[in-house]
Amino acid sequence: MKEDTYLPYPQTAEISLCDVLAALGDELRLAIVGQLAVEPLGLVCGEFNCLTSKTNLTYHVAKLREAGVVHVQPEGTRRRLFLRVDDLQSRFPGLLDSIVKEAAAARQAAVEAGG
Amino acid sequence: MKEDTYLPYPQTAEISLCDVLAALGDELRLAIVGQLAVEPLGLVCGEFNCLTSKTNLTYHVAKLREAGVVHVQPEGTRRRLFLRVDDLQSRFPGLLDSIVKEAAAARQAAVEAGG
DNA sequence: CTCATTGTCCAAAATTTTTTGAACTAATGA
DNA sequence: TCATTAGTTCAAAAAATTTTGGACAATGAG
Repeated sequence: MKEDTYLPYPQTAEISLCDVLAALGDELRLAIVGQLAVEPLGLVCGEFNCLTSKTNLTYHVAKLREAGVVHVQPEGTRRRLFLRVDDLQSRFPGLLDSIVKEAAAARQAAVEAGG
Repeated sequence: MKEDTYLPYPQTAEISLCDVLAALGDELRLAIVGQLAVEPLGLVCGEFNCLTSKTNLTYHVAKLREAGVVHVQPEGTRRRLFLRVDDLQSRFPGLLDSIVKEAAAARQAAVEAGG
């Protein structure tokens, strides 16, 4: 596992709205973003509550990273993900907020329904 | 062409964030929404500046309608589309605003670049 | 060093989405 | 009535996305 010169992600100005929307238009990835939003210290791949294989998670994380939604920081053998909150807010003001708010509401509703 | 009992679309409360994001995560559909946003009287399919076949447009319009992004009103042999601005604003406050703002900025930039 | 843990990479398989074309319906206008 | 316009439907083809599995690399613990 190389420690750098990889995990490319777009600079703030290059983030494409369409790519971001496409990246978030998937249940698994939207759930990841929902979890990340309440974790200012980021999360490591293994910490996501998602029922999928490591291989597949790698794939979805790459989608989020390539779209500019998350930043991935190698940490030993792990990968810590951070939501690019400030970058997204400056690029598309209000967008992430509204999405995260709804994601939180949805999770709350799920808990109340006894999930 | 039947005049009613078709063109089903989700009620406001049923609109899924993920479906909306997936619907907008496509260049053609995002462009349609961008155009609709500045047309309070809606637009008829033929009025979109999109280089695609009628058949394909039917397909993409259905995606937007099924996701709850647009309302489609039969008007004789035409179909007039309206952005569901209020429904989306009440369901996901701020979301559409931020998207439309960016879509407008992108079109402006395209014009200035001499498109 | 050796093992277990984390996650990557690659290629194939499975699935979904998008595009196409031909045939068709409904409304409109001459 | 007949032709034109606007859009739909269906099925097939094409393309893109997602999922899987096997082999692998790097780190950290013992």
